[in-house]
Amino acid sequence: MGITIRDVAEASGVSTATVSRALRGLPNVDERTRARVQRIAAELDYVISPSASRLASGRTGSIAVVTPYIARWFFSTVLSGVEGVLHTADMDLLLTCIGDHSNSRQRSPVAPRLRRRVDGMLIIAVPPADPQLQDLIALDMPTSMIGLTAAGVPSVTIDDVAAARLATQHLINLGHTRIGTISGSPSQTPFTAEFDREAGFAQAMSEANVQVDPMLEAYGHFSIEGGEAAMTALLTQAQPPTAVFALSDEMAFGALRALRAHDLRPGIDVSVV
Amino acid sequence: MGITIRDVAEASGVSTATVSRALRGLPNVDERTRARVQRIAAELDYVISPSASRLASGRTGSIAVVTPYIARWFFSTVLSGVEGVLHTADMDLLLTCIGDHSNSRQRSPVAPRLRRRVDGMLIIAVPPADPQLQDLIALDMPTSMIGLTAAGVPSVTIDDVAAARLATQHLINLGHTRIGTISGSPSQTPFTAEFDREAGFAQAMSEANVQVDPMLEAYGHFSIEGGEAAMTALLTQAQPPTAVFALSDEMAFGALRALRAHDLRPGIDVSVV
DNA sequence: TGGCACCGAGGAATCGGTTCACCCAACGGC
DNA sequence: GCCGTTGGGTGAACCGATTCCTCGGTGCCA
Repeated sequence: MGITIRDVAEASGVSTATVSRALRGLPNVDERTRARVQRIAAELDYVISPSASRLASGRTGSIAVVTPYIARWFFSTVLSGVEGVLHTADMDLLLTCIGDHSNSRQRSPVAPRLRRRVDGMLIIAVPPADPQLQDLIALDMPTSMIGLTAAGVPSVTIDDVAAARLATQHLINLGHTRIGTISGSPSQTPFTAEFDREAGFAQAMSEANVQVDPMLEAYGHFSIEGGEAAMTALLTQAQPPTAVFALSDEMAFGALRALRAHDLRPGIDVSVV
Repeated sequence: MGITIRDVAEASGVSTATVSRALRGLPNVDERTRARVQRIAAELDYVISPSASRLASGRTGSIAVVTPYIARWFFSTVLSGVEGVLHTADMDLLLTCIGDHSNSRQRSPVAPRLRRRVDGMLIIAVPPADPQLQDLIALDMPTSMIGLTAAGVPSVTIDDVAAARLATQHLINLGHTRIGTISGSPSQTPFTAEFDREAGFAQAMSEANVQVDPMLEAYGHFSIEGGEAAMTALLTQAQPPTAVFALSDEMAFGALRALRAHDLRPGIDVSVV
C-alpha cells in the first residue's frame, strides 16, 4: 500500500530514473516532461519514501539537536528558532536530550544513537566537560554549536567574558563596592558561559580594585527558585551586598522576586544585573 | 564506508539473516551463536543502518511530536517529558512545530512531511479548530494527544471544566463577589483547555449566583507580560476585582507581578488562581 | 522404524529510491 | 556528408537491512 515511484513512472510513461530527476529539480529533463510528471505525482498523491531515498543516496535530510535541557527558557527558545529554520529548509529535526548528571546514568549515551542517522548536529550549550561531548565530536560529522566552543567546530556564542565585564563595570561605576554573585552551583560541571562570565566578573573587579568578598557568593542552580533563595541568603547577611551579579536570566529573575519580598526596590536599594 | 551487516556476517561465519536475528534478540538462534555475533559486532563497532532497516521492515522507529509552540512553559515541559520516554524506548523524536496563525502561511503544512516518515504522532494542545489538525488525523496513524481531544484519538487531558469550577468556587467561598478573568485573546482560535476553563468559570459563577461583570474581563495572551498588563488594567478600574481567575500559569504569574508593583499582597488584598 | 514437529541456519527476494553508464536523435561546423 | 557534441532519457546495478521459504538434522512418539 502506498504509491511508489514506479507507479508514477508507469502512469506518466517514463522511467523511474526520469521521475526521480524530474521531482527533485535535477537537470537533463525536458520541462514539459517535468511538468507532466509533477502533475501526475500530485494526482496520485505520491509521497517519496524517505527510507528508500536515504538508503540510496546516503543523505538523511535530518539533523540532530543535542541539548542538556529542554524545558529551560534559554534552551527551548533556541530550540524553537532552530526548528523554524529546519522546517523551512525542509529538514527533519531529531531532538535528543543528553541529560544532566543526575540522570545521565540511566540514559543511554546519545552518540551511538546518532550514527548513520543524521547528516549533522547542533549542540546547544552542553557543558564542555561533559564526557558525552567528546563522543559526539568523535562522530566527525558536520556540527555547529551554540553557547559553547570546541576546537575545530563552528559555534555561535555571545562573548560572555566581555559581557560580564561590562555588566560588572556598570555596577562599579554606579558606586557599588559590595557586589555579590549568584552562580549556578559549586559542584556541577560548569557551562562554558558560566566559566566565562565568572572570569569577566573577576577581571572587572580586579581592574577596579574592588574586593571580592567570598561571603557574597551564593548559588542559584540556574532556576528562578534557586535565584530567589540565593538572593534571600545574601540579603539576610550582616553586611548585605548593594549590587548583585547573576549569571543567568532565571536567577536574576528570582533575585528580583526576593528583593520585592524584602520590600527593597531593584535598581535603587540593590542593583541586579 | 561503514561496517555493514555483511561484514559482521562474514567475520562471524554466518549469514546476514542470522546476524539480523541474533542482534535483534529474535528466536531461532543458538545462544552461543548469538553471543559470538554480538561480540564480533561490538568489536567491529557495527551500527545498523536505520535507513535500510526502515526500508526493509516498514517501521521507522520514530514518532513525531506536533505542537503549536516550543518555547512556552507548558509545551517545553511536556516535550521534555516525552523526550525522556522516547529516549528510553530507543525511539527517535521528530519535532515539528505547526506554527500559529501569524506565520502559518509561510510554513509548509506538516501533514505531508510526516507521511511515511514516522510510526505515530503525539499532538500537544493544538487548537481543535486548526485546519492542519484534520489533515494530521487524516494521516490515519497511531496518534495520541495531550491537552486536546478528538473523536477516536486517545488523549490525556486534565478535566479543565471541573478544575476551573473548583478554582472559581474556591474564590467564591472566600467571599469574593467581584471576580475578574484573564483570558488569552478575544480573537485567536481558542485551545480546548481555554474553552473548558471558561465554561467551568461560568458554571461556578452562575451556580453561586454571582454576577459576571464584563468589565472585569481582560486578555493576557498567555504570556507573563500579557498577564501583567491585563492585571494592571483590571486594578486601575474604578471598581477593581477582589479576585482574579487566570486561564494559564504564565498569566497568573504576570498578574502576581502586577500586584506586587501595586503594593498589593496576593491572597490578602487580591486573590489569584 | 517410519513419520512428525521443531530448531538453527542459509539463500534469495524484496523494500523504493538514486545514479552511473550508456544510448539515440538532432544539430552545428567544416 | 561526416563527425563530435549535447540534451533527453533508459536500464540496471546498487544502498543495507528484513523476512519468507527451504533444508538438514534431532528428538519424540506411535
